[in-house]
Amino acid sequence: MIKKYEHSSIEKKWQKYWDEHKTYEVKNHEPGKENEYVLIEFPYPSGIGLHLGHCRSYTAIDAYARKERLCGKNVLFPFGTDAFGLEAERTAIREHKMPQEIVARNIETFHKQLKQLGLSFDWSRTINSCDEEYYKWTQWQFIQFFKKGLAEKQETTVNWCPNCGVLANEEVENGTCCQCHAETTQKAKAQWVLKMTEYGERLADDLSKTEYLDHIKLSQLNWIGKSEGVEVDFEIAQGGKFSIFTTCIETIYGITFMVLAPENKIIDSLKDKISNWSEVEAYRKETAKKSEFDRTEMNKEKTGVKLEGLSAINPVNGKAVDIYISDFVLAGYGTGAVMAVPTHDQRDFEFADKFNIEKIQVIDGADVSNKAFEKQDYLGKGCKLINSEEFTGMTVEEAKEKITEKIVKNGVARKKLNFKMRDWIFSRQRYWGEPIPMINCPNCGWVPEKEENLPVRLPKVDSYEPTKDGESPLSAIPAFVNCTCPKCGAKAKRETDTMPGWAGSSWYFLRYCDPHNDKEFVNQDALKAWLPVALYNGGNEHTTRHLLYARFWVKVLFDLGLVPVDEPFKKRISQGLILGADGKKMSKSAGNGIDPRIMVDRYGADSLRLWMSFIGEYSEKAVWSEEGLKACNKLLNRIWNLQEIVSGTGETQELSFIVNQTIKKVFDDIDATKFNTAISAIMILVNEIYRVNKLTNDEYKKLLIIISPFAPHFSSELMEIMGYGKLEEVTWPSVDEKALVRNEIEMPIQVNGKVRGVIKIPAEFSQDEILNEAKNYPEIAKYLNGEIVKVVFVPKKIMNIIVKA
RNA sequence: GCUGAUGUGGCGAAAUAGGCAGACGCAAGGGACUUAAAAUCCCUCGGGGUGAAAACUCCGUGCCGGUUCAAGUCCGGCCAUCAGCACCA
Repeated sequence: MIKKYEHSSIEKKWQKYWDEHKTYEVKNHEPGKENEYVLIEFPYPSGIGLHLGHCRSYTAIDAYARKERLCGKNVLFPFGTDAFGLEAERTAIREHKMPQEIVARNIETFHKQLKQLGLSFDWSRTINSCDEEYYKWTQWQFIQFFKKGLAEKQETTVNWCPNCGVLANEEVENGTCCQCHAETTQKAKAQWVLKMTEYGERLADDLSKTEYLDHIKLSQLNWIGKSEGVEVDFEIAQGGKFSIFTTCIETIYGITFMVLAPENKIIDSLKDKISNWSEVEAYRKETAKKSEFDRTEMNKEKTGVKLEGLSAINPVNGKAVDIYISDFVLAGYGTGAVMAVPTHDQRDFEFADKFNIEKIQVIDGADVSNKAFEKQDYLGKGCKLINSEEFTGMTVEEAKEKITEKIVKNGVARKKLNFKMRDWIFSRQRYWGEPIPMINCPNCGWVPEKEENLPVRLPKVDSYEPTKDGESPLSAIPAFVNCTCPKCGAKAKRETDTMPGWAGSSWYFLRYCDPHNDKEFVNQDALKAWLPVALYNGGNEHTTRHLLYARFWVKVLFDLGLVPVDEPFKKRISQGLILGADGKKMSKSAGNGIDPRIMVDRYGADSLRLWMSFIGEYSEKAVWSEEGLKACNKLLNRIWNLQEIVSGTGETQELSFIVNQTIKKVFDDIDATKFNTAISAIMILVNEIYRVNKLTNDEYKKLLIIISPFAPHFSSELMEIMGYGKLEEVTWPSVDEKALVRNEIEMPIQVNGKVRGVIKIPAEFSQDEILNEAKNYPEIAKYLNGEIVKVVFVPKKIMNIIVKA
């Protein structure tokens, strides 16, 4: 009589064993083994601890890592926490504690809970972005960025949240703060920026070097928003000039007015020549007050003011047109000025209607009296130009080239790339972040702190709440602010802004390669051993924030010769959300949340691990069901109970094919992150074993190995009971290709496209032999009354007989 | 508005390269075991029609059309849901 499957004691036993034996610690070099880096985003350690979403991604990626190890790879699978940032600070303020305390407490909870899931992390490499030994190197890298000219303090308009201060564009959602959802406004402020736009083209183009999921690539491309066009200079008849950016140079003869962004500085220099200045000034003030949201709201009526007394000269035909300012032109994109062609741009069309401006059609092929004939409708359709002097009659594509050629030659234009993506605003007026290691000297300007003095420590303070005036809380600490210039020794002031939450997460995956190095940020040999990351899993919400920042960061380090690769992640995948049993997002208020710890208590970590993989396609959302978890527990019990029938060695003839087929399928599916079908294949095998009711020790061992990535405690225990050795000493079972070759196959036979029967035939049967055999099956033969006009035969798949009555 | 994804039984879902649609699992129904329940094991399970039954037959992957011997899969046009972007010149 066998023992009952008791998940609780088994799981505790093996977790202790793995901990004590440091089973999953990994060296940078292991003779005879190929290295592979498997990575999952390091989480923010929230006080609530693990939720089901963590369970899904962590256990699935753990299964992948475990399978790779079984296949003989030396696998780096590390864990860390990202504890700097607004979320931690806000929790601390709410609980009236120091962020340091909260973070230490939460990390401990996280580690404990993760170990209860049996995850095979290398715990010796654990890092934490708010540790001094870590952020010292974040600061050091910032200094390298500064020296390279990629970090700069700029006076810019920034997104301003009344609670959180400065936000990057990536942190603003629909005009609200992505953290606290307060409405954001625009504010002028001096900020550190990292010049990410200089890398725009490479960030866009190098996506082709990666194997990210298509929708991830697309989102990134969309965000980067690369567009190719022409920058053209326009003389102002009354003196001065300005430039515009356009992607539709073919419409240049259709210009009937020009529009400047209200913030455009050129307007100030033309003040004397503008006769309605007070009106202009009023409009500019009104625009400045508007939040980003108001300003970008769609379908809003166009507004603007004409700059009376000014006109711009179209360089292709010398035509003078009026100049307007309007808030639909954004100061931060292109040159902050546009040429307006109301016949071929809908915004210009609406503006022209409002201000009664003439419209000249320059591309033939549609009626423009009610709406504009826009580029998405005319490009690639062979449309021809009209009203365009010597370019009339050319196709749009031809004209694009020729017009550009002409005006570039005349020195009034140049080809240009533009990006929707902006530079990365890198300052936050917050306490809980890495201090920016810069010093402002009255003689030398901005000077980096000496590298040997790093880290610039975040001072321990009593009060760290954000200030009312929006300045960093650090600015109120004279001992922190006052310092001497590292260059000339003069009295100087330290920068009091801190880095954004995204700083530490932009390079943590590099540090895992060499986490305890106190001489350099990471040793080059360690980086070469592991990079690039083979598989990187993380949330969809990071596609345009963290993922873009990390790619940028690594490209800069690559250019500095500090990392061996210019793309850090080969493959990127994302897990789908786990919804509550009611199909809604799990939340406290909906009361549909599931505590994974309770599920682990009830059914065991192995059952939960299986269910998180079996619940559905990994990247799709899935609906929680405890019944499904029970089914996975049942599978483990069924496998456990197989002990009773196991006997002998070698292979069971009836099982030979399916055992080998399953080994292959589970391997392929885990490789392709199709965990759900891997588990269903195992279920099919187990069902078949029950049907045959025979199993050898060799086969049982293979079954335990292939399910071990999903149920590692369970497999370890059974391997021990059966005397099969330790899990970490075995390898993935090899597939006996001979067993997969079948002598006899089943072939569906169609008559006129409908399946009429399935016949058993030797695999090597020819088309004629199969046709003759099929005629012996009455259920098929009865449809063959008539002339056989055609036979379609796909070897080993199907035969279709076409009969004419 | 633009871009992308998705749409398959009562439910979660499978279907490598156009080749037996619904694997696997849940729920449901029936049976075995049991004093009983739980657990376990076995069977049935897309819809309509004919039939006592076995069986036979037609329909069926959001809708309409096309290509093909053959379409969940490819093409064209719609509809719905979700997500991202949102005056980007």
